[in-house]
Amino acid sequence: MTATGDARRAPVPPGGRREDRRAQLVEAAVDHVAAHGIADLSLRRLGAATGVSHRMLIHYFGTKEQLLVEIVRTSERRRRASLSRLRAEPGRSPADVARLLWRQLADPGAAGEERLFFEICGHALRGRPEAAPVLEGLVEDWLEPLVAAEIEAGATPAEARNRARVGLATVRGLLLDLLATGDRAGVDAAMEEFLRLYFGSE
Amino acid sequence: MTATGDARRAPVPPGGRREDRRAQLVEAAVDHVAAHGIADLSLRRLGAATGVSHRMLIHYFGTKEQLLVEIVRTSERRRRASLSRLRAEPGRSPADVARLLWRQLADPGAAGEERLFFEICGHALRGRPEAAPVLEGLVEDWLEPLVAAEIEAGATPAEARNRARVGLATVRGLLLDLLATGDRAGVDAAMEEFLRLYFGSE
DNA sequence: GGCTTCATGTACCGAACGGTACATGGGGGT
DNA sequence: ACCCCCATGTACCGTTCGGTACATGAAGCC
Repeated sequence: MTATGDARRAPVPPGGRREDRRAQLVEAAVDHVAAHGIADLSLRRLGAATGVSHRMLIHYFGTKEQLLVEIVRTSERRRRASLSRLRAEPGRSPADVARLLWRQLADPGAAGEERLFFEICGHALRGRPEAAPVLEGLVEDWLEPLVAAEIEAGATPAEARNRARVGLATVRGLLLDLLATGDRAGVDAAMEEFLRLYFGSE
Repeated sequence: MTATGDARRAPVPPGGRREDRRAQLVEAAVDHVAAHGIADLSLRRLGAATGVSHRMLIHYFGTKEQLLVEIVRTSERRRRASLSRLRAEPGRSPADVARLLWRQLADPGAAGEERLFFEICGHALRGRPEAAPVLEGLVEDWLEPLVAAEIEAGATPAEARNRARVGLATVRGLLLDLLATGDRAGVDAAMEEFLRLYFGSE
């Protein structure tokens, strides 16, 4: 049976094309926003860029605000997916986890999404409700794999939490440095210096 | 002689009230933006908040874009002023400089300006020209006092630069953590942990 | 005292926006 | 074959925006 076979009485085919189309539109919207920013997004421009009329965006998302919610949520989901790559193998040393974290955040191909992350942070810090979910998991969610690696390496829970928080903060600060200056070599050198400080392997 | 006595032929009294009024308006604008954000600033709302008509903002700044330039510049100038407090005394240890840097950035009274900083960063990373000046000095300017303290403490120039870059990044990352979570105690603990790592005073 | 200059306000303009009303056309169910 | 549902488009509405035209009144200069 096809996915469209059993939709009859519900105004919205439950597992049908509508949700697919919605998901497809929001994916396109996240791409567009990662490339062009979220600050001055307009339904008309987004529609023109993705090949639909702005009317359809209203049709699928009800309101611009709800579309923004979906965009932020989807962008977050993408980040979670890359986060899950960090916590996969439990045998990793903290240094490995930190290097992995850095490598994936500093990847030039992800620069658009990282810029979007900082941009959404800026909006969230202003209390914009659609961006608020980013603040929730901003620290806790990313702390988890780092804390796990620290504890596995022998740290006490309190130590592990503080060390993980420092590591996350440093990686984020260096990421901002990288995005602002573009000085990949300089920032990489600083990251190596941090790893020496952090793990003591002089 | 008063400041208004000698303005005759120039369309703008050179040292006269016009520049004073301009400066006064831009200061009020920065305050307003630090409190309410820069993303959806409108001349009308800003005018209403500062007691002038939006017409006057155009009169003094020509265009909204130029007003934004002035706002960013003035906000930067305020940050420079607080930066200069860091590099005043040359006898400071790197730990002292780092603690001072942290204390002044994490001060709750400065939260509005710090939020504005991240917000402007987000715009600057998108290439908005009025925010671009922030990116210029984002790293270099703040590195200087840290590097100086490191060299004074005996580091080689290369070491000093890397260590300073790490310190600045960590402070910024923890600041974002603090603004997002509001967990002052937790972030302070992480900062102390970082200072232990950084300066080795176990 | 008359003239100019300038700060300031009111009223307006065109553009872009988010959102709505309505038309239309195609695909699936009976 | 008919019908209905729904995706999609076009045209429009009211609002807000940045920016402009013009009026007005006060202050300084001859």
